[in-house]
Amino acid sequence: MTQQTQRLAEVRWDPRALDAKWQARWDRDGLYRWHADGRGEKWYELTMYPYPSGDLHIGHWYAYAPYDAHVRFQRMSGKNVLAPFGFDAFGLPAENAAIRRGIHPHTWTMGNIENMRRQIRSMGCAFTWDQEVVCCLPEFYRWNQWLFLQFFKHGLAYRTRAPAVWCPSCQTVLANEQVVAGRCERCETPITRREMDQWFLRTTRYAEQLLDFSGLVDWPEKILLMQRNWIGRSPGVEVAFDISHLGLEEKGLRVFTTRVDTLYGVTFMVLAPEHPLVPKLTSPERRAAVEAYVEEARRKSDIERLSTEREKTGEFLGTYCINPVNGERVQLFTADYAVAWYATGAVMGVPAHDQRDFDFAKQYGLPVRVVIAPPDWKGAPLAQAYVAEGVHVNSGQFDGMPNSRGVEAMADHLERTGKGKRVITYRMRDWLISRQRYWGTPIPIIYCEKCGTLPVPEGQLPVLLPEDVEFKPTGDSPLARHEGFMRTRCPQCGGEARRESNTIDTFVDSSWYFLRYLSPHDLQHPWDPELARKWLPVDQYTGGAEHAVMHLLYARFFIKALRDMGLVGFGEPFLRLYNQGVILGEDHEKMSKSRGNVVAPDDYVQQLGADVVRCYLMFLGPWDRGGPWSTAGINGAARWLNRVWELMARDPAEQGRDEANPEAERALRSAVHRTLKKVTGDVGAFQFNTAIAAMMELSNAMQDAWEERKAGVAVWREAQESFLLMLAPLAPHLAEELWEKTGRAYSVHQQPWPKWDESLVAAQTITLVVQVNGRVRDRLTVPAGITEAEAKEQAMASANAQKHIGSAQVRQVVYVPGRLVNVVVG
RNA sequence: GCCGGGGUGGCGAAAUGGCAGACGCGGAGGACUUAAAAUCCUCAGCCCGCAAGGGCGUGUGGGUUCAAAUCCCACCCUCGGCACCA
Repeated sequence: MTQQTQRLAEVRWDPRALDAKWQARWDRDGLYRWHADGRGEKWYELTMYPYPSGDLHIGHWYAYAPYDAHVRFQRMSGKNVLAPFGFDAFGLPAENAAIRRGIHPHTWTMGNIENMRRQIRSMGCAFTWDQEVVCCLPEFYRWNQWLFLQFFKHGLAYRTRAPAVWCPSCQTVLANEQVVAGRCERCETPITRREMDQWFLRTTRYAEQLLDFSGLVDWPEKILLMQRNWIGRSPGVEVAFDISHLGLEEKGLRVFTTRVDTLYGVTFMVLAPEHPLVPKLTSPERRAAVEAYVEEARRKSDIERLSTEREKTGEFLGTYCINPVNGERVQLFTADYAVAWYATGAVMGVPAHDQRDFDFAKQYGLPVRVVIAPPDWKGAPLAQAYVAEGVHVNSGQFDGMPNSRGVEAMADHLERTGKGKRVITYRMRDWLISRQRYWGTPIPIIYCEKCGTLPVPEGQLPVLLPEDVEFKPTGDSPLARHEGFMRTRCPQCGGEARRESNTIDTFVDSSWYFLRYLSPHDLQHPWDPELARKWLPVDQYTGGAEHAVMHLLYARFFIKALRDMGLVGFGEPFLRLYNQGVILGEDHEKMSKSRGNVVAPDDYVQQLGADVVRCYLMFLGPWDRGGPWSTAGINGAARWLNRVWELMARDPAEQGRDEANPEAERALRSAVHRTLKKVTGDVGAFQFNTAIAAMMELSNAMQDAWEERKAGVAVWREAQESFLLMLAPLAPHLAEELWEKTGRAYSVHQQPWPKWDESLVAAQTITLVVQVNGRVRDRLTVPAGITEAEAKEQAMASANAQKHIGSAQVRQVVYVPGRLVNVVVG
């Protein structure tokens, strides 16, 4: 309920007229058009394209305004910049709108794009609009299909039946990455599982390469860590437990363990309820109980199943397997604490050395056998699993060995005897890309009864989305009910065939959209190979950290795969990454409609102009941390720009004196050059808040200098000019207007970024701090070039320092050049 | 539970071994005004003091150092990620 309690300040210019004037002019003059062969080092600076939800949120402003300032700064710094923009235009909300309100997804999406394009233009961003990409247009998605076929050809796209993650609300399967804490990432509905035929991309083949971040120039450590955790590399040993006595086709039950050293401690075996061997290994007398258990597990949501608080449950299968190291019979159980999708889906139960197994063993009265002795262990039963280091006991030939060596020794032994092998297991799964929805790229596959699964011939692309479709949510793709779409001819035998009815996950679009920006309307190639050679990879990428293991991981996978297919010449899509933080509501809470704390940027832009909103967002705190919106805060930005407006428009001749005061002039120039240095470093490093603070200090200093009337016209001009150049990336409209008003040649945005003079950066006098025993007792103004001896002498002579030194013995005098003298007494 | 970021005035924050609180918001007082708004000036971490000055102060407790918001150890809170991963 944080209604706008604060009144908005008034700005001294007409914000709507000023914004419109310059936006039209820049547009007309093609100021931000991309010249692929233009002068200057190429610089591809990309911001994550938005989903066209219909309205520009303050979060979009927070993502794009600082990004734009950085882009403009790079341009002024002499780089040849590509800064494209587009729309992630396929996806569920469009289809949901169609279901709810009967608007066609295409109509809804394109209308939203038009509106958002207008809103984004109102920010005054220097995007290269000519390169715009809209994913839902056939000119884009035909290449999605083409790329899918390349993956298919290279064995990187495949179809299989698997218990896929299902969102009952979105009525589609999801990728593992789209599940957050057992819920759909998009609508927070608890997910279930469904056995379905699905298309996958073989991301796991690249697991090892995706863990190699050496090709990146500058990514946040946090994102690397999240990707590392997601991939979840785990080296261990796969061991086969003999089941040949059961007379099945399968002779062994494979388990994966990272603790092969505990192999002698196995007292039971657990199979996930969905494990394919569960039915085969169940004895007739146990069948009813086991089937009931499996059925119950199937019904439970992942949230219920994965709760670690739950008591362990399971069912005895009535059969046994044989431990390969000691020949013991081991009881087989199914229990839902084993998950089917990880490793082999079966776990060896070592209750003495794994807490989960311990809990299960307690529950079912299974034996606990210690094989790694805790220090000073006398054979007493354990109260909980012992997971630390120790020495092997009850482990045959390995007794007496420290278990750290036992891990290697047993792995060697198993490999020698052919009963096991070292393997690396990954947590990451292959990427499930088929969706049972309409508003996406149709998967270009044809099913022929005679010829099987066939790719649509490239010459027949694109497979267009039919327009006349019924959008009822049924759990299957609306395309499946469109006979005109489904019915086709087999490209091989010419007989009747059916099309694939699923569409492609929109994260495929974003895995390569940055390549399409180079030549968005090219009908011959997905991207222009010449331009790609020159312009890729992306030099700087900015966007939210929420895409750490989805978009960013998929895109890295995609590019590595394209590289291996010979389609691109680089292996990492984004060299540098910067994640902006999240803008919160005025109440410091996450913005949401239900909290009523959502800030609508349009209102502020209308009243205060784009530049005020931009500057405030950059000033409110470090960009990567985000922070709460403040109406009072934005008034501060408006007031500052008001002062700037008035100060910069002044005619230096009005106050400039004929005989200027050299010291005052030097002080003003020094302030200007110090600010140039600071702002150059800060804006380059995305530290906009401190850059603006430094500019506020400079404008304050200039105001003081004006009142003192000691600086000459030339110095004053230099100060004004430098200020406006620094202001240009931050407040582009205002800077341009003032640049014009002060008689300078259009455009401020085409000026070179100003350089500072290092000799002017250094101050002439410094404040020397005098400490006694680390406490500040005096401050002296001394020449910057003061010698150590002089500094110490003056410090000792300070009356207040003397008072604290008194008659005590001076033990040490620490001198920090240019900063302080610390007299240590006592 | 594990991993990572963060904790500094009334608020957003700055300072990454050397003057804590730059810059801004909010606040108080003053100028201008018939008045208000806007604008400008002054004050402003807390405590004692008329002042000069002094004491205390960067989540908590300890440590290293001439000197710690900053480095080290332990803990608390908070935000994010992962979580029965064998």
